[in-house]
Amino acid sequence: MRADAQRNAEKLRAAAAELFQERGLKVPLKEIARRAGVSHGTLYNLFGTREALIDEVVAGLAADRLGEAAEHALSFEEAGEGFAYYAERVCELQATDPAVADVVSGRYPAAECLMAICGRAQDAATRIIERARLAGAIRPDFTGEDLLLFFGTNALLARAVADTAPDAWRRQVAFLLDGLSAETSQGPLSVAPLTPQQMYDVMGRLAGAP
Amino acid sequence: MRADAQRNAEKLRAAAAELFQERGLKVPLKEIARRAGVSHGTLYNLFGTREALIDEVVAGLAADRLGEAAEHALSFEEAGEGFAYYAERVCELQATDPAVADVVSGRYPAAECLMAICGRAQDAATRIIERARLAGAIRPDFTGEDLLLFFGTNALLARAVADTAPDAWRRQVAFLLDGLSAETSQGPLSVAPLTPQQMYDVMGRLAGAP
DNA sequence: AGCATTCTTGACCCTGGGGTCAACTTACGC
DNA sequence: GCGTAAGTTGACCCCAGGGTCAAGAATGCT
Repeated sequence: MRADAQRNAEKLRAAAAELFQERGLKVPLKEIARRAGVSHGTLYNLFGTREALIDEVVAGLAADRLGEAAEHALSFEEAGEGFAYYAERVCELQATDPAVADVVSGRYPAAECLMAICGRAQDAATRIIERARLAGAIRPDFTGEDLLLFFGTNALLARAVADTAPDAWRRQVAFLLDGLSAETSQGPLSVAPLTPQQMYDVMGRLAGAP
Repeated sequence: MRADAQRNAEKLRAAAAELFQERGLKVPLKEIARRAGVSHGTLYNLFGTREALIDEVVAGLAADRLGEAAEHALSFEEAGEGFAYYAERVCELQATDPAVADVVSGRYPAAECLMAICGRAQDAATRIIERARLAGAIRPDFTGEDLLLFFGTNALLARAVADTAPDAWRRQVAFLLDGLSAETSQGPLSVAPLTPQQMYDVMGRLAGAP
């Protein structure tokens, strides 16, 4: 790769990181190129697709943020507190960084690193929930799928309130967390959790896929 | 108004009602005209704006559905049951009828009838919540704004799952309702509910306004 | 039945996003 | 320092949706 191409790729990565974090993973690619001071043809030439760019720019960031949250959650003595920390922290990440919000609640099958990270995050979440369940801290029928769906709606809510009342999402989180304490269940749930394939479909549509 | 124009307006209203209920209030106007068997120019000529068409076609329907739900909710002996019925019923309406979903969680300032209906629905919801609160059936810090925000996210969730697992939203509703029972509150909420102006902003953005 | 008025039509414009490629420019090895 | 391979550019294409309007068609009054 020639030196100028290298430089342009770097400029594009920087611009993409900025814009993804400001406005989410759906910003127009032409706008990224504009901010990088480069023709959009160059962007297509160097990265080919949006997902390739996302994979290079966002994967590391997401891995850090989500990994840290999970690790910290598992370090709590009280499993219930760890779970509450994790749920609220992920929601907070979604609220403060649209890129993370889209990673958590989106669908990027061609972004390999990102997919790996999502898998790991999903596993961590399951462990955190399981631990809280075993400790009797949350109702036993709450699953990882339920949490992921909640994150999906939280991403949209957090973005909707961002300019108006940036903490408004916290109330919804509080209602969920307070309500999950084990004793509240009033009869069995009438619906089963979704299968992985269903989750994949649904998260795509939540994020606005065709 | 000439007889043919009258007929066309009727065909357009019928087509709009169908498409709004199938796909929500954002269907392309050209598609409505196509289904009505009429040029899209005619639609613009007869109705002018999307909101005018919505106001004529959807307002009555929404009033019926929401009014009935509220009325029935208030007829329960147990205020808490009435509240639970209302919340779940509105979510169900949203899940089964995208038009209602968009009415509840959207923003149509130029649609006068619709605005009036939304106001009345809002009032009814407040009464239902207040009644449940006075009966000690739900945590006292839950407000009408919280319920409306929940409806807003439910609209998106219900639409996302519609083709895959059409009842998946019920789990989230169950977590909320089970969790609102008065005893669960673990300390005061850290955030105040939104003001009407803020709600207006936020609902617009949730529904995907500019 | 004739004709003014009212309606309808569809071609047209605009916006904004994704994506391609021939022609130009630049870097770098020799 | 020069030729060639590598890289860049921006005009161009696509699509979908909103919206307008001159020309032509239909209605209904007299």
